[in-house]
Amino acid sequence: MELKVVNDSRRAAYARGRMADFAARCRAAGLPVTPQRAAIIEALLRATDHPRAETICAEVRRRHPHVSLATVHRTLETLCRIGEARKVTTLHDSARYDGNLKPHHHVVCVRCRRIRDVEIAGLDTALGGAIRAPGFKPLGWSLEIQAVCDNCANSGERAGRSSETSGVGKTPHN
Amino acid sequence: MELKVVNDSRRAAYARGRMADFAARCRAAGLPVTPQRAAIIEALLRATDHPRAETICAEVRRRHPHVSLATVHRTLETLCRIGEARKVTTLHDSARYDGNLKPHHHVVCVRCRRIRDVEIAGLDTALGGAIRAPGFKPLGWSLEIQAVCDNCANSGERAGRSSETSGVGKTPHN
DNA sequence: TTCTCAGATGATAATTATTATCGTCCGGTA
DNA sequence: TACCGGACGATAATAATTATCATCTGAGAA
Repeated sequence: MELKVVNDSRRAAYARGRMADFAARCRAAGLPVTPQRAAIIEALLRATDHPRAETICAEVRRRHPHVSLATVHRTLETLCRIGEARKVTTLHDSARYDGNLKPHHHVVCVRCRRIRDVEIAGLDTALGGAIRAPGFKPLGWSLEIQAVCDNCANSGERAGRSSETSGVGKTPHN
Repeated sequence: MELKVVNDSRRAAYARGRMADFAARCRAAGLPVTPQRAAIIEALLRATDHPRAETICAEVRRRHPHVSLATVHRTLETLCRIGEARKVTTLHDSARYDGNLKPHHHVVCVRCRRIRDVEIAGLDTALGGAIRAPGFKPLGWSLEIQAVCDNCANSGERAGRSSETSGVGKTPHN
């Protein structure tokens, strides 16, 4: 297993490609293409540091000074919903605590947010040998598995939270 | 690689063991043992679902109705600081967004919170084959590597945020 | 091009989680 | 038993996010 920090020049080419058909992908999702949306995805694609809503808002305001922070929050969620962006971390809206000190990982139900501990034999050993990130001194890691629990799968009801789909894709990701 | 959901009976035994020397571990850390602290760690160890501060507070209040929610927050952070508990997720206090849709993972600096994308060749393939959590239908996963970036390592200054140590251990964890 | 309307936006209020403040209380040692 | 530093409870303050609502606009239809 080999770890590689993603480099910036390839990112820029990727960003150009994404911008090229952003409007088409918006319309395909049934959403009007507004200048705000274009500016926000552009700022997000230009950034290399996984910015917060407020950072993006500041960036966008350099060209569109009237844009509201609420719009940036809304738009970022929208972009996540249609698969144009991802939210890093936080399926949870509040901190969760764990008394289990043994090395383990977590399965989180994306609907009810229930969390269960899991042990994955071999993973920590494999990662421990593999993780040497240039520019970083690794301290530890955590794997979160996003899933739907049987309870939620059976009761066909959907969660009220919009973030069910916003942090998670159908394919392994993040 | 084999995934195993941690079972409850073993957890109960583990919890009893932890409670047995909690007072000693507190004093070893230089902290007085208060009834609140004991009640809070007990509630945390009894819970199987990685509760939030408010949930623990409600549980604790069944026996100690006077306990303040602020105390629960403070105490949970304290427990994390001395290594008696862990915070699940959230090295971040606000949502971070990512425009990169290609499968990848993240390295996060525990001091400055900077995030970089990393690709770990082989990991997703290995996990994709391994993850079959009973009771859950997996959708995806995310690996977060906690680290100190070179910038922060050089400038010896410590982060103001208390959570540098609260979510991360010296050994691979979570 | 103009009309029309669902949905987007901006301004602002409200909500939620968490942390800070401060006066009082108490665990643990002398 | 007295003392002291830290912990506690009550409450205010802060920070991030979401809701509300009146207005505006993108984009398809006429």
